[in-house]
Formats: sequence, C-alpha cells, structure tokens
Amino acid sequence: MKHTAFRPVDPALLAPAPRAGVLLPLPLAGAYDYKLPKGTAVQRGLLVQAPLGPRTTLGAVWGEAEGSVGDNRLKEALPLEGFPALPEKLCDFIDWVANYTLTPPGMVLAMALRGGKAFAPEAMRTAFVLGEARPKKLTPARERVLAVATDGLARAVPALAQEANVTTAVVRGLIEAGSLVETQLPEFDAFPAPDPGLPCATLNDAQRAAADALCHDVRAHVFAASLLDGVTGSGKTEVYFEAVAEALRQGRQALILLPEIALTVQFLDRFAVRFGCRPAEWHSDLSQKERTRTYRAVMKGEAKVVVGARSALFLPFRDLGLIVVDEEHEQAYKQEDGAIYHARDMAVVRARSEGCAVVLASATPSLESYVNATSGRYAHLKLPRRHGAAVLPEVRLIDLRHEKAESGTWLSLPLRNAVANAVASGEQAMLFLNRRGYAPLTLCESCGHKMTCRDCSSWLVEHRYRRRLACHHCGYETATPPKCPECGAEGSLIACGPGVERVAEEFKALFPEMRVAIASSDTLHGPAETQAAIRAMAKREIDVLIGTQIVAKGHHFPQLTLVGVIDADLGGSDGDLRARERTFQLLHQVSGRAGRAEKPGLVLIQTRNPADLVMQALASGDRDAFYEQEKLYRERAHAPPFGRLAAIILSSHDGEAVAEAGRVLAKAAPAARGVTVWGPTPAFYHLLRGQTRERLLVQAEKTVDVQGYLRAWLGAVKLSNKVRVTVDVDPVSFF
DNA sequence: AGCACGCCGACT
DNA sequence: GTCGGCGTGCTC
Repeated sequence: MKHTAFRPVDPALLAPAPRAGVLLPLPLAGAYDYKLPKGTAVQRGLLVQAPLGPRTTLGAVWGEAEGSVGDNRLKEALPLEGFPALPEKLCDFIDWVANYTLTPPGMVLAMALRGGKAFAPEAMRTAFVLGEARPKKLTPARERVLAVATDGLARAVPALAQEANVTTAVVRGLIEAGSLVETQLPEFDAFPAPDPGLPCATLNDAQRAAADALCHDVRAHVFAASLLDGVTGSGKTEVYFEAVAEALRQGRQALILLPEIALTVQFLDRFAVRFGCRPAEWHSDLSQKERTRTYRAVMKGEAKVVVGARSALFLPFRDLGLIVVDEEHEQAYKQEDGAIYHARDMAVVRARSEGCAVVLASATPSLESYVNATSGRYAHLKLPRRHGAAVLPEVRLIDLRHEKAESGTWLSLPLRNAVANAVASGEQAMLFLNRRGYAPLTLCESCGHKMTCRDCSSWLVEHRYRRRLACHHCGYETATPPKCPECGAEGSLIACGPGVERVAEEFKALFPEMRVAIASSDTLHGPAETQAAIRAMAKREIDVLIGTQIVAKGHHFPQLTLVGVIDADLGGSDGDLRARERTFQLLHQVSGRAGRAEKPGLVLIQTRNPADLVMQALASGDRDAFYEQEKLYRERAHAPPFGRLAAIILSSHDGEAVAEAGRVLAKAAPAARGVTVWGPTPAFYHLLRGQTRERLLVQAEKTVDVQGYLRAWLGAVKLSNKVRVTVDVDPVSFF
C-alpha cells in the first residue's frame, strides 16, 4: 500500500455510494432503489437518468432507498446535469394526488414530466451579428444587410436575408468576408414579462373589494381559497387579473386554469390588453416545440403567467403565488381517462402544497364550492351586478303541458311569437337545444326495433343532412337503412324526438324569410368556423341562431335579446346526482346570452315541469334558493359534499368475465362502519366501444378513509386479468 | 410503458 | 420444419 498524495480527501468519496428510492414515470407500485454516483447530494426531486431493463428512463429521487432489493442488484442512476430538481412542493403534490386518486405515483409523476424534449440538452440556434471586417466590395445588397445588422440583434441567416430583401447568398458572402460573425442564441426566445403596472380596467365597488381581498391573500404568502361568485357579465376576469398583477409584483408565478373549450384567442388577447403581452399557454394540442419551450420556461421561473387546461396543474412552477380556476363548475375539469382526477379540487390541493392563494370563479358554482364558501371554508367574494348598463334578463316559463303542440313539433306558439317580435324589431334570437343531429332515436314503426350502436348500448342519432346514423359515444356510423334491419319492413323507420337540425327544419318552415344558422359541433368544424359563425351573428348577418351548448358560453351579441330553450327537461333527474345542478348551470348560462348590452333580454324556457325548483329558480332569478334546496337534498342523501363517493368500474371485452369479477368483488367488500357498497350494476352505457362495463359504488360518511378502505378491499381480491379495474374517487358522471 | 419470453397457426 | 400472433410478466 502506498500514499499517492498528501491531501485531505473529500469524505463523500470515502463514503459508500449513496442509495435512493427513485420514482419512474411508469405505472409501478412505488419507487425503485438505485445507487447514485459517489458524492451526489441526494435530494428529493433530483432528476436522474435511470437504467431500467434494456433501456434508460427519466426519473426523480423520491426518498430513502427501501432496501428490499440487494445492493448487488442495484443499478446506478445518473443525475441530470443542468436541470433543477423538481420542487419539493411538487413532489408532495404528486404523492398526494396519487394517494387520493389511487393512481400509481409514477403515473402522476409522468404527468408532471410531460415537457416534450425539455430534458434533452438545449439545442442552440446559430445566429449572426456585425463583425469587425469590412467587405472588400460593398454592393447595395450587402449595404442593406449591414444596415439591418447595425442594431446589434443576432439573427439567423434567413431572417437577415428577408429583412434586407436579399438572397441568402449575399448574407453568406458577408459571413465569408468576416463582416458578419457567428454567435449562439438560446434555442427559444424568452417569454415576455407581463407588466402588472399597466392601467387596469375601472372596477366597481364590489369588484374593487373582491380584488383587494385577493391581492391581500396573494401578499400573505399562505394558502387561502376564495370563491369568486359573480353573475354573468359582472367582470370576474378583471377582478382576478388584479390578483395576477399582485403575484407579478411579488415576483411570483401565476396559473390560470380554463376549461378546455374556453382556451380561446379572445382570452389571450384580453390578457394582453391588461398585461402588455400574451401569457404562456399550456394545453393538449401544443406542438412538441411549444411544449418544450413553455415547460422549460416554467421550470426556470421565466414564464410568469401560464394559462392552461387542467394538465397545467402538474407543471414544475418554481414559485407559484396564485392559482385561478375559471368557470370552476365546468365538468371539463374532471379528467376521466388515465389518471382520474378533478382539476378544480386538485388546484386547491396544489395551492395548499405551495402555500399560495387559489381563486375559484363562476356565476354558477358547483354545489361543493358553494357549500365551502357559505360555510366559511373559502372566502365568499360576491359580484352581484352586471358591469355597466346591462341588466339581467327576464325569464319566463312555457308550460308544455298546456301548449297543445302537434306531435313532431317543438316550437310552442308563445315562443314562435316572441321570435317573430324580436326579429321584427331588428333584434336577434337564439334557440337552444343540447342535442346534436336531427333526432336522438330512430324507431321501427312496425316492430318497435330501436336503432342502437354496434359497440355501445346507446341509441344512434340521426344526422339527416348526411343521411347517416351516428353513435355519439364512439365513432360508429352507418348509412340510414331504407328498411328495418330487424323485421325488414320498408320505410318503417321513424325519427323520434328533436335535435337542433330538426328544430331548424321546423323553424325554417314557419319563417322561411328569416336567416337561420345551426351551431353545433357537426356544423362548425373547429375554432375557425366557430369564430366565423360568432362574427356573422355579431354582425347581424343571422337573425336566429339554433345551437347546442357550443353557443351557451362567453359571447357578447349586443342585438341578441331573446333566448328560447326548446326542452329544459333534458338530462332530467334520472339517478344522476348532479343532473339537476348541471341543468341549472347550463340553462342559467344560456339565459345569460340574452340582453347583454343596453336592451333588456327575455328568456323563454319550455318545460313540462314548471313547478320544479330548477325552473322556479331560473324564473325568479333566486339562484340561492336552488342551491339551498339542493344542499338540503344532498345532506339528507349523505351525498357529496356531505358524504363521499367512489366508483369502481370493471371493463373487458369479455362480458362474462366482467360479470364474474363484479360478483367476486362485491362478495369481498369488507364490512366497515359508515360504508355502503352498491352494485355491481351494469354501467349506464353497459357497452361502450365494445367493452362491457359494470360499476360498484362506495358510499361513505365524510369521516371515513375511503382510500384506505378501497386499498384494503382491492388488495385482497384477485380478479381475472382480462378485467380492467378503474377507480374513480369523487365521480361526477355516471356513465 | 417497453421489451422479452413463450406457446400455438400459416408460410418459405 | 420456421416466422410471428399477442398473452403474461418483469424492470431496482
């Protein structure tokens, strides 16, 4: 043995290689143990490149090595150079979500790592700036290039050529001559910084008070939740923009969540008016490059404000000061495939983990949020008035039981008259029916056969102008058959019930002179066409718009004074816990389209249940009467938010295996205080995309550890592995 | 999630 | 006789 150097040795190098539990973005039960290079500062969230079988994957140090796998079998994970560790608060959030939703933690980590190529080494862009050397020959083209370059900005060759109006050959020549020299630019342009100092909109007293309360919460740097409860058109956005401005003044980041459908250019432009630039965006149809750019900028803290869909909740913000959930009642916040979670609820959890403010905004809050606000768990910030001169529309009910309409017609006399009056006075009308296509059911007159989907247990919807029957749950379509496929009777198939196309047909027959447009996802393909239709309506090129919920939200039509609801009883109260709430929210929202400028609006609602509290609350404008009643109803039923629900969905192509699994599972349900297990019952759409589905429902008292119960239960049974088991904690839909 | 291993049908 | 279908199981 010899001493090669007389120098103190770093003790970290003498110590054995550190070990750690590393979470991988895969559906594994937990973290895997890895060795780390000697001297690694082991830190939760540290990003590593981990060998796994024949390949290597990104992972994150999650905690202590768990030790059940022998040291000799541990592979070495290498820390990712040049990237900050995932923030510890994000790691905690990931664990919380995984635990709450019974999703493998690795799958939740995977959602937080969906940053495109953000973890690949940054590719630099080659650009050119003015060099020392003058070219030997100074042509006019060369002069123009040099003139463009005098501002000192680095440009790529094509940009230089284009700005100077020369070909790239000229630029190449100057590079050759040394008049332009190469420099490296970051892969992406930096995000512009939104400026909180620009003038904000004039706020009325209620808005000012709400904005002040939110700004106070942002400054306090601790968790605080608020419900921003403002009637349609009361200026909620302006209010939470002030809270965003406060977060910016504190040098922190802000996240604004919008339901997928609401991610519009208008919103981004509105933001730009207040803050001087557009925010960063995050949603499912970003390109790989945009994704990478935004993810990196969020991670480094350079993107200050992100506007995004629910998946933005898992971004690695460095210093989050505020989360806004706009239109918090929207069902689009519920993620139904892959990891099943409710983004509104998880936003509150993330805010708690970050120690920051969270604002839920809506004109028709979810009952959950309403209860949280009225009970004092959330601050309740109310905006009771519409902004400016606009007043709330008058709502009248039309009792369809007394309006003896011919069968096969859907427009009552009072509604027809009201539309005629409105259009005669130079105003516009909108007819709302939340049903696409021509007719929701096609029936054989002679044998009673109903046309249903090949792969689902749903009716096929007739789309008459395409002469096809379509399933609205999967992609299945078929030409409308000339005779009944069951009994073979010719011309016996009849359309039952209305869709927007059929209402439009009836309307056009009554008022052939009026300009009518149908707005549904079948007639408007994509945002561009929707925009065009909205513009046509705003420019009064259309008298009457007949549409599905696509027309329900967010557009200002100054000349629109009449809204007619064709069938308010759709979606009814058939078993779904939230059906009434949704009906109320949707009809309230549709009503809000009427009379948004100086002219007062009128809403006519056709219903067979005018005495129902949903209809009464809409007619009287007493929203809270409905909420209080609904609250009472849920309280008595021990339904959310007064009790807890979790659904277990069993699915397989093998129907018998599903039925068997349902029986086995139900039998194995542990008895527990305050827990009732219902089912198995066939799911509402028993067959969906060729899969047979059964549901079990766990109903529990508020105090019960539902996750613990489910884990114990599901952990103890072995089901056929043909059957997929999905757990939906806090289900919102019962399909 | 990948990727290998493994056991039964139609091809050079 | 092989090539290959995708069911099952493992990866620290």
